[in-house]
Order: sequence, then C-alpha cells, then structure tokens
Amino acid sequence: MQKKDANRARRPSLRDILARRIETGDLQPGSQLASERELSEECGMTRVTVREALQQLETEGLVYRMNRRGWFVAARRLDYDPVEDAGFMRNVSRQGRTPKTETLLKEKLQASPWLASHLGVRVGTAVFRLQRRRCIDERPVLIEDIFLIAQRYPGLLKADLDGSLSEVLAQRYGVRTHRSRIVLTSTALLGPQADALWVASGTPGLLLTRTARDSHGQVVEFDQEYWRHDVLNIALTTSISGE
Amino acid sequence: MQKKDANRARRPSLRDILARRIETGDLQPGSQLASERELSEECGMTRVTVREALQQLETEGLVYRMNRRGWFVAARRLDYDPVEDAGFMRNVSRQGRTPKTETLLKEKLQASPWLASHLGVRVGTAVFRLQRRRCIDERPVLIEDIFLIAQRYPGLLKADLDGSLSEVLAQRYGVRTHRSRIVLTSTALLGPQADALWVASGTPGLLLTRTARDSHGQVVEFDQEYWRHDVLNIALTTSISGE
DNA sequence: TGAGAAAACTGGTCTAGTCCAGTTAATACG
DNA sequence: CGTATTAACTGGACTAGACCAGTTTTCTCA
Repeated sequence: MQKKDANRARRPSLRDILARRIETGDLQPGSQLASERELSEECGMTRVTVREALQQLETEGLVYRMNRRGWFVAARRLDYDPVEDAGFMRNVSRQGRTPKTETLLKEKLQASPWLASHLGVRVGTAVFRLQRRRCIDERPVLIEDIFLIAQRYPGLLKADLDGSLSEVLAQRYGVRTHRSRIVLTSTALLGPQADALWVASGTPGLLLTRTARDSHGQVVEFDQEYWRHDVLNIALTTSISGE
Repeated sequence: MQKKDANRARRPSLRDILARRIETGDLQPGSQLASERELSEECGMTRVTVREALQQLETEGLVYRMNRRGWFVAARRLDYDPVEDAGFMRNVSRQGRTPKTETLLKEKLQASPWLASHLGVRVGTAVFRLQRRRCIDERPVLIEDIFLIAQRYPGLLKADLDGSLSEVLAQRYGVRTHRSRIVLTSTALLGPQADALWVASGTPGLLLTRTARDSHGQVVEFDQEYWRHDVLNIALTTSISGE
C-alpha cells in the first residue's frame, strides 16, 4: 500500500479496476466475476472492502448479484416504454434477447382495503391474483403481481397465463385497456419478491405500479412489477400538442 | 444476543426497528437519525452492522445520507410527470414543498463527439452549458446539466437562469418544445454530481436524459438530470387511442 | 463581537477475522 | 446409473477495531 505522493496519485480503487475491465470488454456481460474471496486474495484486500466495491458497481448497474451464487456482469440495458407497452416477450425479443415467463402463482382471494381501493371495488370482493417471473437470457429480472376483479373474468385461472395477458383479456372477455396510470419508484427488492428473483433482500430494484382502465373507466387490471434495477432504461417519447 | 428458539423467533433487525419508527411517525421526515456511533452503542452492534442497516434503508428510499453530515429520514416522495413537465418550481410548490434553484455554472464550450451526437450538430460546434442545483425544503435533490446550441440563443448566458428556462427560450427566442425523448436510468451518483448534491460517490440516483425538439425536429436542448433516488415517483398517465 | 484555530463530531474506508445459510459439486452406495 | 449424502463453495451477516477526511461546534484572542 503506497503512501500518497506529492501529486496525489492514488492506486486505482477496485471499483475502478473492475469498471475498466467491464468497459473494455475484458469482462463480458453475463459472465461471473471471481468470488469475493478470490478477489480479496488477488487484490490483497479484505472481503469487506471487495464487497463494498461490488456493491457500488451494483448500485451503478454495472454488475448484479445472485444470492449465494456469485456476482455477474450486467448486460446492456433494455429499453422499456411503459406507454407503448409492447409486452415483455416481444419487447425483449426485438432487442435481441431471449425472454422466458413462468407463472408462479394463481389464486383467488378477497380484496383487502388496500387492494379494494386500487381496483375500485368493495373490501372483500373476489379478486384473482397472478404472479409471474420473467427472465431475460435465463436470468430472473422481473416479478409481476397482477390483480383482476374475478367477476369480470370468469374461468380466467384456467387459461394459459404464461403468454400475453392483455390478449387473453381482449379475446376471451372483450376487455381492452384504454388508459393507464403508471407510477415508477426506485426502491429495494424485499421479502417474497427478492426471493422469487433469487436475490438478497435489500437489492436495488424498481417498482412499477400500473392501474389499467377500459374506456368506461373500469379497472381492467392492477399490476405491480418488481424489476431488478440494472436491467432497463425507461424510455419515452412525449409529444406536446397545442399546449 | 439470544439464540434462535424453536419457533424461529428472531430479535428484530435494526432495519426493521428503524423502519417501524419511521412508519409510526416516531421519526419524522427530514429529521436526523442518531449518529452511526450512537446507534452502535444503543443497539450493542458494531458500526459496520449499523451502516448496513442504514444503507438498506437508503436503498429502500426510507432514509438518505448527506456526506459526513449524518443520516436523515426521507420525506414523502414527490410525483414527477416527465410528460407533463410542469417545471420543477411549480411541481414542487403545488405538492406543498419548498423549492429552490441555484445556478452553479454557465459556460460556452465546444461540442465533443458525444455531445454533438446528442445535439445533432457537428463536433466542435459552440454549445452553452448550464448547471443548476435544485433543492426541496433546503435539501439538494437534483443537478441539472443543460446543453444548448449557442448559435440558436445569442446572449443566453446573460439572462436570469434561476427561473424557468423553457420560458426564457419561448419568450426571448420564440423556441418551444414540441416533442421529447426521455430516458430514465437507475444508477449511482458519481464524481461532480455527487459532490454537488453533497453525497458520497456511489449513492443511489436516477439519471433522466431528455432531448427536446421543436416542431421542425431541431434540438431545443439536451438535458441530464441527476436525481437522488428517494425523492420522487415517476408518475404517468397513458392513453391508448385506437391502437 | 467577530475571526481564526482547535476540538469534537460525522460519515468514509479499511484491516482482520468468525460464523451462518443456501448452492453446487463431488463422493458414496445400492 | 441414479439417488442420497457429504464436502466445498458462495454470499450474508456479524464482531472489533484503526485511521482518514470533511463538517460543525467550541474556544481563544484581539
């Protein structure tokens, strides 16, 4: 460990070393980094110091962790336009990536006060809940938690729910989204959502909440999407007409 | 430190204790938490453990740090609609908060290849750069880095630039935004932006990049907004017409 | 009473471990 | 050869410091 010299030259931090290796392509997207213990030895630093560097790179979105499995170089971010909302499978595919969907849960429950207020129904109303995990290139990146008013969609839980839900709603029930309210929050992934994404509780995430309404103003669905934060850019085109 | 009992009951984590106190209003938004050393003593934990709990709360957006000044309870998140784009001052005020703007920098420079490509001009073209810090309730929350083609706005740097830039552009130069491309990225605040926000490099942030064009498709301005990530929800209303 | 210096305070960064808990790979056995 | 068990590996979480660097408060002195 060299002392600071008169020119304030410093040994590059581990953050900088790894960032450089990612930038130059020495470390490829999706590849696993050496383990914390290996980096610790190679760099002559303690594991705590290595972890701090990795966690900073995680916050920056350059690397991601998988709980007890290792650290990985993040891939190029996907563009996601919540206004256009092309659907996960299509959006991922057309950006040259491989999407996959698994339905984790489908159940019928009774609306809590919180859920009732989001769906515009009475507390206790029957509600379907779907939970899906979305993967890009085999990496779990998104948990969707979808709530639908059961009365509107009889037999829904028997349908194939791995594909496009909006298509099922349109074709089986003639229900189409006309207007949506979307709220995006930068937060941490916790509890069941973190577990379902194979990450430690507290990993950085993005929560996207959507309330979709039909042309009569009735709620079509209420969704919460829990994204790993390094995976995407939210990309919008806005147009101001006459205002 | 009690052992786990047969029912897996656990002493609540510091994260949970602090989150509960925030939730119940025991810790008020904007108030400073006890120092790391105090919490360490009170809870009988090391500072490393306290820091981890605080950093998780930071990722969740419940608390925020100021470099070498302490940890604070985050206020309720602001709703920010990048489509509507009401302007910082107005948007903050109408949500019952106190905005402030400081111009940090105004200069004329020559477009680098990167900047040239974002402004749709040749490398080396004269460009104005403005940098402003925005505060909510005296807390620095946003650094705006704004680039404008100098030739379009003669004398701009002499104008009052603490107020609404779009108004200055409209009234002095007859330039109005017609369409914008917006890209939002969850990342870390680094270097000069972190410093200008009084936070340590690596603090969680949101980068919002905007390319605004007039009705002829010419670039009106190119901005980068560096936000503290706990401050806002991005809130949008979308409308699907006929598609 | 105001300015400058010193002290106390705050977070930032690092060392050196230990133990826990889930995952993956290797080994043993039927 | 497949299944179950064991070992190795991985990150997660914690202890106990030390030292650095910027901020704020207190003290001193003119």
